[in-house]
Amino acid sequence: MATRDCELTEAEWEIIQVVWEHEPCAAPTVQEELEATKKWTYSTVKTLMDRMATKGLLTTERIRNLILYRSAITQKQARRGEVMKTLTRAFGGAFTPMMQFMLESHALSAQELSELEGMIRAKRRRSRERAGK
Amino acid sequence: MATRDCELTEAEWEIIQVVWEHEPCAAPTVQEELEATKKWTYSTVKTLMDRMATKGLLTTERIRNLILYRSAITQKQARRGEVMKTLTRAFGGAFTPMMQFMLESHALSAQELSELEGMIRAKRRRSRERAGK
DNA sequence: GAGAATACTCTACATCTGTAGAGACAGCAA
DNA sequence: TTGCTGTCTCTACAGATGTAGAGTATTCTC
Repeated sequence: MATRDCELTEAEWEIIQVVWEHEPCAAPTVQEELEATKKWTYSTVKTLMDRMATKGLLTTERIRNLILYRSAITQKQARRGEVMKTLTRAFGGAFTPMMQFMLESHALSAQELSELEGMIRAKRRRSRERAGK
Repeated sequence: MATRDCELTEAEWEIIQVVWEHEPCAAPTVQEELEATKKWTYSTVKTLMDRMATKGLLTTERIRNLILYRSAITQKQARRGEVMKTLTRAFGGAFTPMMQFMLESHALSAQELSELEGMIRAKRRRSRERAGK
């Protein structure tokens, strides 16, 4: 998969989040959904969504007078883009230092720590399997 | 410490990186330092730095015809801001899921995995000490 | 079929970001 | 003192981003 490195702006994140959840959906739906948090008018939401479509972040399908939007990138891709950006900018691309920084700068419960250890063990197991089969 | 949540743009990261390394330093120094990677003219660098000073990211001290810049935020603060942004935007603020995502989406050597485990153990030890003394 | 409601299109505008030229000022060498 | 050289100041501009009003087209309802 050609993990096209996508960068979303703040507003775009808000919107695509809703789209992922309601896909396929129309602009008014998204606007209503966001009304509580952001105070965006219909116009604002629509403009943002159309720009996102132009950028290839959303796809559109017109049905009579209604335009249905779908996400053109997965949550995984978007998250990856975001993480990569931080990794690159703030840690010069060094993965372990970033992990370390995160561990050090967050208070974690004993349970969370165990969870993390579990993940690492799982990861190790998986890569052993892959290598040694 | 009032960890003011700072957000740097791409260009600002480039610049502050150099400032951290050469602090205190003048704009021409920064420009020369970046010449190889970015092809920015003196004007560009100076403008960026002055904007950063206005925003409170850098401080300035004038000595005759020379202006010395210093960082007004630490690398730690900047990194924290960056990580927080990703955490908030892309993971709704959920720490463990972000860690998990990072672990899963990166190939790590056995050694790196061990390092991570080491960090977690250290972290646990530290929090136990703090709690149980 | 006319009015109300819904959804869309077009245009606009302020601010931020990246980028830089032109000209002014200061300090040193000849 | 006259330039050269280094540094600064001021101004500008295009594109991205956030925000939205005004007007138009479509559809529903009576």
